[in-house]
Amino acid sequence: MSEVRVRFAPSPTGNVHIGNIRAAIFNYLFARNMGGKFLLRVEDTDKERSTQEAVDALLECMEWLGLDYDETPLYQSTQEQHHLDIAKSLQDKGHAYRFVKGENEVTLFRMPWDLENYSCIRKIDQQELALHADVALEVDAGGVRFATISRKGKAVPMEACHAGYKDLKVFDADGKEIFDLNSNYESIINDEQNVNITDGSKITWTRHSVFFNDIIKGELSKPLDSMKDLVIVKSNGSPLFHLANICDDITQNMSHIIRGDDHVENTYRHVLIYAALGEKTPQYAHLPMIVNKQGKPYSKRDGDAFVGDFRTKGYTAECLFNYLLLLGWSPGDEEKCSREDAIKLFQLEKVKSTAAQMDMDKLFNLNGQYLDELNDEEFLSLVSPFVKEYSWYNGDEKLLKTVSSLMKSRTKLVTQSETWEYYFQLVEPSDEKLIKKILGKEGMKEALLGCAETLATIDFNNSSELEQALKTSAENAGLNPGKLNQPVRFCVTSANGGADLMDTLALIGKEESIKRLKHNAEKFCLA
RNA sequence: GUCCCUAUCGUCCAGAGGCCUAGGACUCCGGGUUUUCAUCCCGGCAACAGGGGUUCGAAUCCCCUUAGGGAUGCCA
Repeated sequence: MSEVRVRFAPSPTGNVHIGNIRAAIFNYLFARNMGGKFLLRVEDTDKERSTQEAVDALLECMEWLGLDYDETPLYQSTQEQHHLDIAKSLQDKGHAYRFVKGENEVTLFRMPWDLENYSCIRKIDQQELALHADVALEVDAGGVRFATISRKGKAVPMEACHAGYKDLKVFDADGKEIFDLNSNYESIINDEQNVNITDGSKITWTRHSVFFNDIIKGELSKPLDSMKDLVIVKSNGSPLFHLANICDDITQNMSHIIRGDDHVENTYRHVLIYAALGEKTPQYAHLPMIVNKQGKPYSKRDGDAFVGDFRTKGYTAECLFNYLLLLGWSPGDEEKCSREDAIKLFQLEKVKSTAAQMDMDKLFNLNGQYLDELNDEEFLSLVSPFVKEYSWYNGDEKLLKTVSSLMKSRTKLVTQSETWEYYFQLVEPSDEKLIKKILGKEGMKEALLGCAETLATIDFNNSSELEQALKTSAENAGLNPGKLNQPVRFCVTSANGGADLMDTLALIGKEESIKRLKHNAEKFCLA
């Protein structure tokens, strides 16, 4: 078997989208699993919309996710002349033609008329259709047009390439044959005659379909009479996606094309172009789409679907990689799958062929698991850049180190570190409801101030002594032991949850804890 | 309108005609551990879109309907 070569071929016309990057991930895994090559091709043919910023963002995303590619990236715009040469050769061989419509002239790929020479085309059956009397049947160099009759008697316009209507015969109301396409084909495509039939009543033809085998979706087919000739060179003279994409895949010697579902329709056409060029088609695998919570495909307008956003929101690359990987593919019952295992186990045939919905809650939760599994140093180096941006951060790296290991298991998103402020300075509580709930009881002020007195006499670094002191203070105030813990925490940290209370108090320090306790008790407890 | 594709718990994934009383994970709910919170442990709710076939037997194969997505000549 020849070498596996796959590519990720995004167009740099904006931020990298979650669906795009998943295609990259699957290409990457497939290549690494097969011991093949994973290439990057930047499809920047659309000069109006392609930007350098988008290219930079793209490269950054790939690096972040660890999608290392082989060989030098190919920029499609550098291949333009080659694409045009190919278009010319297709034209010379009769597979393409120039076509004028209004002021515009384009080059179109002509669907093959010699159907029997194409292994990807199969004969289906004989078809018959009634023509609508008000609409003429037209045949010119561009194809066949007519209208059939809907159930309600309305005209239903149909338009397709010549090849779709191979063996076309037109009959009048008396059943007499008044036109056949096969014997007029040459003069029609040479523009020597245009056909316009107004008295046709019925047509018959032989239906043929284009077939290709998709590794994920299985055998796919589409009738030729639902396809039109395809623009390959725009009226401004530049090659269109269809041509450029195929030419570059041939140039880069791709063995498999793994791309989004939305390309299936293109592929029916692409296999014909490969055949016309005398090239072997690569193996195709079409990935299902990723949809949002509303079940709609992510569009460029869905702001939160950009890869870069996940990074700034505090998700780890490993988590996003894992999540995206398991959206549409699974190695079994495991919820988590490391990059190494994924490379080892990846099978294109096992990719689901149905759309998958992105669940942000699940991603959030998974990220928490990933953070929890990091060791303290790894976690610290991940949060540090975020913490250093906060206005309250005073540069105390030693404190940050302790805080981060204390909070690691409680953090699901790196950006949650923003709430660690209380370790660094006094934060006054602001949630009225919580203040009332926790500090609103009668006698709370006295109890807390009394507690501050007791705490002043003990060693904060001895956690059992600290615990005992809190118990005693509660009893002194006539409360059950432990009942003062929550109010003390709230006064010192302004939070109603967090790391172990003794650890927290020890870390904040005796002097500072007592100061805050007094300050907030005075200020927020009822008189 | 026409053509293509798809349909299993709220979500992701398992299921290749009998291992299915449909399994796992996340969420959610209940309980335990933690004198808070999180972690952890135990338990619970919850699905084969509908209708016809084929078969001794269907989530699985076929047909129809419905629903969703995509395409429908110069985006990629």
